[in-house]
Formats: sequence, C-alpha cells, structure tokens
Amino acid sequence: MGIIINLETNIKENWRKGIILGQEKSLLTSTFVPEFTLEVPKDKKNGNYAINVAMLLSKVEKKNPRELAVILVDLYKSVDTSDNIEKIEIAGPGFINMYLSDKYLSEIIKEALNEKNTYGHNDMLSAEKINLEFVSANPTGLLHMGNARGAAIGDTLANILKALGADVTKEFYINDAGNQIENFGKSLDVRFREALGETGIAFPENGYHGSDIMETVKGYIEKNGDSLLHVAEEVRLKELIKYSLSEKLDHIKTYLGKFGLEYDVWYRESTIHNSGAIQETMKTLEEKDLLYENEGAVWLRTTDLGEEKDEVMIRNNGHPTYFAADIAYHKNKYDRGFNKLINIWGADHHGHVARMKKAMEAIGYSAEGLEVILMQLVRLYKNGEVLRMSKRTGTYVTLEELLEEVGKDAARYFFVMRNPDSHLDFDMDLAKSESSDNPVFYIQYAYARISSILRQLDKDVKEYLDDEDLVLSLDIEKDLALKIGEFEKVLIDAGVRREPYRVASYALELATLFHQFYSICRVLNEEENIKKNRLKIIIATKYTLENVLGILGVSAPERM
RNA sequence: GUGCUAGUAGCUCAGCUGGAUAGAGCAACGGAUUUCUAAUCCGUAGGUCGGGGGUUCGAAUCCCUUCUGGCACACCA
Repeated sequence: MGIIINLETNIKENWRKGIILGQEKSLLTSTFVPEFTLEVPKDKKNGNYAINVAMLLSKVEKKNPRELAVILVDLYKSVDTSDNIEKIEIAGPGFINMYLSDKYLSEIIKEALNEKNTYGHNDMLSAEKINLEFVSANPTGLLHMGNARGAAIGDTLANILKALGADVTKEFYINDAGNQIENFGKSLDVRFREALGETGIAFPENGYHGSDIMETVKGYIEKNGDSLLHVAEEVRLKELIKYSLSEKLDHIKTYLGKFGLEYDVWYRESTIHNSGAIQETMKTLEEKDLLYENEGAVWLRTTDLGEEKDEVMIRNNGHPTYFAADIAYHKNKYDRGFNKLINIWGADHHGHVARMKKAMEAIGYSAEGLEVILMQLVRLYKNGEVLRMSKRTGTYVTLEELLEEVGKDAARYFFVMRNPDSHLDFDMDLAKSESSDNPVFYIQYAYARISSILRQLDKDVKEYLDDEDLVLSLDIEKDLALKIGEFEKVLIDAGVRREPYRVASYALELATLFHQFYSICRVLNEEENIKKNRLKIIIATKYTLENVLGILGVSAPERM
C-alpha cells in the first residue's frame, strides 16, 4: 500500500479510536461508531480531507453538529500523535476539515522516485484470477468501431487489474460455429460462383454484403483455382469457410496487434461444440429438471429462475443455440480456475446478461463471479457529420482505417475516456488534430516537456536525487505533488469499479497541473536547492505519466 | 406493451455509497512569450441538474410519478 492509502486508513482509524475513547470517558452518549466518510473536498479551501462524523452523530448525541465537532476534534487530537496533520477546522454545517502537513507531500514524491515504473501499483487484487473476454468479434467481417472501443476498454482494464496484482487472462472467443457461420458460408459460396462467371444466383437472406468477402474469395481463387466448383456444395462451403475464417482471424490479430493488444487465449466456439461440453451442461440442467421439450426443441425453464420467458437450448434441427453454447463456455472458464469472469459486450446484448447469470446459478456456479460491462455504440463524426455504420450494407469504418487516420494513441485514448454506459461521440477530426483541443497530445506534450528539461541538465540526474526532504513552497508545487499521490487511489477506484475512464481523466488532470507548474516554475537556471526540489517533482511526474500512459496503451514521446 | 439504459453550461462529459457556492474540456470573449518546447498558461462569461412530488439536518445523487431518446424482448448471435 502506498503512502496516501496508509495515511487515509490511519486517519479513519484514529477517528474511530477517538470516538470510542469519548464513549469510554462518557464525553459521548452514543454506543456505536457510525459509517462516516473521509472525502477530498472539491474546494481545496476546505482542506485535504473532510470528515462528516459530527453531522452523523449529532442526532444521537443531541448536540448540534458544530458543537459536537469541537468535542470530537479534541478526542481526535488526543489519539493522533503523529505530525501528519497540520490543522483541523470545523466548517459549514459541521464538517471537520483536515489539512495535511507539507511533510507528506515530500513523502509522496520520494515514493514515486523510489518505485519508478511500479509507482501506484498495489497488491489489492492479488487473490483474483480473472478471465477478461472482450471484442470477440465475429470472424466473418472486419473490425468496426464498436469492436475497437471494446478493445481499448478491455485492454486498459486488463492493465489496471494487473497493476493491482490480479492474475488476468485476456481472451477472445471465436464464433466459428453456428448459424452465422452457415450464412457466412452461403454468402461465400455465392460470391465464389459469381467470381467464376455464374450469374443470377440468389443471395442468402441474412448473408454478408460486405465487399471484403469478395476480396477473400478472389484471393482464394488466385491461390487455389476453381476446382471447388466441381465438388459437392457441402464440401465447397466447408473449404471456403475454413479458408475465410483463417484469413479473417489473421487480419483481426494483425490489427488488434497494431492497436497494442495481445491476447493470451483465442478460444474457439467449435471447441465447445465438439468437446461434449454442451451435452454435459444439458445433463446437469436435465438433472435439475429445468428442461422440457416443445415443438421439437429443448427449452430451459428460465421462468423458474425468475426470467420472463423460457429459452430454447436445442433447436428443432438438433443444433444448440448460442445461449446453450455460452452457458457451457462460461462453465468452461470457471473450470479453468478463474474466479471472476468479466465480459465486455455491446449494449444490444444486455438482455443476455440476466439469463446468463441465472443459468450459471442453475448449473451450480457463481452468478456474482460473472460480470458484464455493457458498452454503448460509437457515433463517428467526420467533417462535422455523423457517419452511419452498418455491417449489413458494408458501410462501416474499420479499425484498420481508423488506425491509418488517427493513429493508435488517439484512438485508444478516445475510446477509453468515456464511461462505457454512454454513447461515444468519436470526433475523427479532433483525434487527428495536433492541438490543445486534443487531450492525447496535451498529455503527451507534458511528457515531452519534462524530457526536454532533463535532456538539458548539466549533471547526471542522480546527483540531484538525494534523500533529503523536499521543500515545496508554491501552491502549484503542492498541488502537483498531491495529484501524483492520488494515482494509486485512482487505479484502485478504476480497477474495483471496472471503470478505465477514470485513468484517462486522471492523466489529463495530471498533465494540466504539470503545464501550470511549467508556466510558473523554472527548473534549470534556478538556485541549486530549488533546482533540486523541482527536478524531483518533475521526475516523479514523469514516472507517473509513464505509468498512466502505459496503462492506457498510449505512447510517451520524448520529443514532439 | 414489458424490461434495461441515458437526460447536468451552446457542444462533449465528470460529479463516488446523499454533503459545503453543481465542476472540467471545447466553443465564445479578453489577456500573457528577453527565460527549460506557445502543441502552453491566466482571466471573463455561461445552469430551473428534463418536469412534478416525496424521504431528511442536507438531494444532481435515494424513492414514486411523468416526458424524451437509445437498446432489448427470435428455434440470430
């Protein structure tokens, strides 16, 4: 645990001790310690921390909060014998505001300088073995913006969870079985025959209209000729599907790689179908009397589990549904030893969440361990206009095009900077712009500025990095140090709540404070002592920025 | 129709498990460069937190109701 977390834990503990002491001495009439909060006030005039305990106890103690606060503060002071707190004030309706001593700011900087690229990291989630499944795009087309958003959120979340000590496996579920694949095969077949001169073939109703599969088919013909024309349709479909899936998957891997994303596991849906896992799951459900037959299909009594309607598990053609396969797949993840299964899905799958949880419970596995992050759509703006996207008609911007247009850094940052709950307006012109409007450049520029100062340093940096306490005299220096100290809390918050956007916001806040510092404070050409102090601050900032950008998957350029 | 989700400044969004005068960024307007990168900084202005009711010391936050948008409600995934 880092210094700030420790400090806050101690402060809360001391308030608790103080209250108990007061109760023992009969200065207080209450018999319990309420769940009070220690918060960082929005306005720094109200101190570093505000405690609301006086307001919470005022009713029981039959005293007005401010009067009570006086007693509580005395009790606190008798318990906390450290020199961490410079002063305590009572304010507003009864808040107790605490002001940290500067010594603490110095400790924060030292911690960052010592821990370098593990600064902010933590072992809070070291007991977790997490399977994080995201993107899992159908390998029947190219990656679109929704996939890209999922990729950025998932990879960033994985980085955050790892920084908190969790054992994280990033997994891509390949939908290489089922109805969609059959349709895909039929579409390929039509394009294949068309490419070889046949005309007037009816295109399948739910087929894939994207122009990319024509390319795929042409590629196949170039390499392998037209011999498939003369074999049974079934064989031809199988071969075309195999070829295309492999090509599409390679493509997906390549571009996710360029996006900075490496998966640990690529798991094939066909494995679930071929391994008997579905039958096993069905057997379990059968034993619990949760299955029945109707009109040739096998149904799961999800209504018995609290859902609105029953669900088909095995269709009347004998094929299991996506739902049945998914239950088996998630069971399989648990069986591989994960205690948390986090999925990132498009919001259009939200109906699937509740019944998956119920199904997990029904087969005797944890529903709570299954967490789903739902992601709203991405709306793409270019030249001030919305670009409509549709996979069916084949008009969509691909990850490939996005990377070419705005680059990895901007794309990753933009996708992560908003809460997944809200629609994301992705402004391509802004993402491309090299100006202060663009948060990515703004943050990177802070890093480049620090690097520039360090390049021009006359002596080896190490000569300045001694163990002496820092003397921070200006507000901006203190604010910057405090912001650096917040990093660990931000990571914990982002990790525990599964909200990567907090890290993106933090990066921007840290960069803002650095730019303010930069415009007020000189580092080089200052008197030796000031120079030393400020070097420590900017180097601590540099490590923090490196760590933040690393987690976001955004590069940290030395020069811009 | 039922369920989920969102509605906060002109725009894009924060606002934690209820706390102090509701915050950023962009856009607008006005300023700053002899000095480590102006891709920067400082200042001004901008609000009926969709509407209404309730809970309490205190509500953008919790509850009820209503309006508006998005999504889901397949033997698709």
